Amino acid sequence: MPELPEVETIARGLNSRVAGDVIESVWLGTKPEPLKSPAADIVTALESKRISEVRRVGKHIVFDLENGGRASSTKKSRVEHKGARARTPAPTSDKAQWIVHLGMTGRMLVCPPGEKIEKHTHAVAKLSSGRELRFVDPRRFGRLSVSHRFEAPGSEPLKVELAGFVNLFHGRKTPIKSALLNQKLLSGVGNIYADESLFRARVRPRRRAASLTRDDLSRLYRAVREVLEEAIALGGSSISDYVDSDGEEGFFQLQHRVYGREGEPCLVCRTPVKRVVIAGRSAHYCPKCQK
DNA sequence: ACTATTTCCTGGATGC
DNA sequence: TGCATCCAGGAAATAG
Repeated sequence: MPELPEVETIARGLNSRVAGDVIESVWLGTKPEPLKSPAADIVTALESKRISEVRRVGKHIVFDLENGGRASSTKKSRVEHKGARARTPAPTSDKAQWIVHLGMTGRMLVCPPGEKIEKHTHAVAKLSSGRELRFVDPRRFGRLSVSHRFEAPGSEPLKVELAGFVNLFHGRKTPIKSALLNQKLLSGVGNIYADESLFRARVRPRRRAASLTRDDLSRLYRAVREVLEEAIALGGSSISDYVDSDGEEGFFQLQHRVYGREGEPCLVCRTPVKRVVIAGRSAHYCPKCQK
């Protein structure tokens, strides 16, 4: 359920709280681990690393790491001075990154020393400030991994230009709703924001992506950006107990026009909002406003 | 190369 | 109150 606006909010919160802190040690839960990288790789990539920045990429939280926790700093500065313009890509590209996907129910908590360990805690990173970063995820759809140059699988909805956006759907027979959810096309849009965007663009979710006119697509492009930007400004949507890294709720759920409003009157024309299932996902729309 | 369907997982809601 | 059943859904795996 955390989608782009929620992950953006969480990443910003984490960045303001733990950037500059150093990961001293890492504990990973056993049993079925929610890991995409081998546990040993994660531990070595994180331990003794300084968190330089926390940011969002698609629906992923990226912790950019750098050496600097221990005695490795002298070696690092030498490399940077000498090899900087030699022809190696860029010093940033080979720095480790900790990639966190929250799935449906994942949370990344910053805990003060001594806080009791919550049920479903799958990873704990002890920081030199004494605090702990904890990954808690009851439903286990979240994933942890390490990378060096992580990229979103598709386009960033807030960065892609109209022409690129239009191109994504060219020739696609899948319903536009499914296409919006496909992370390889657009990275970051999930069920709530897909439905809200389609409503604002007045496009039915079941329409084949390829059938959308230039005009449909340009309204959809604007709608996606508008919805995501408004949601970020309101701290995301708090449904089923979502809170950000500071425990604050978002308020975009109050702006939902169709999502979760099955049977309630459309805010534009009073026609009851319909809910259908498309590719196994619920889709909410106004049968009168959306064509 | 695509598209559609199934699977994973648990808490909360629903029904008897 | 208890117990079974269903549902939510992101993304990977599987099937067509």
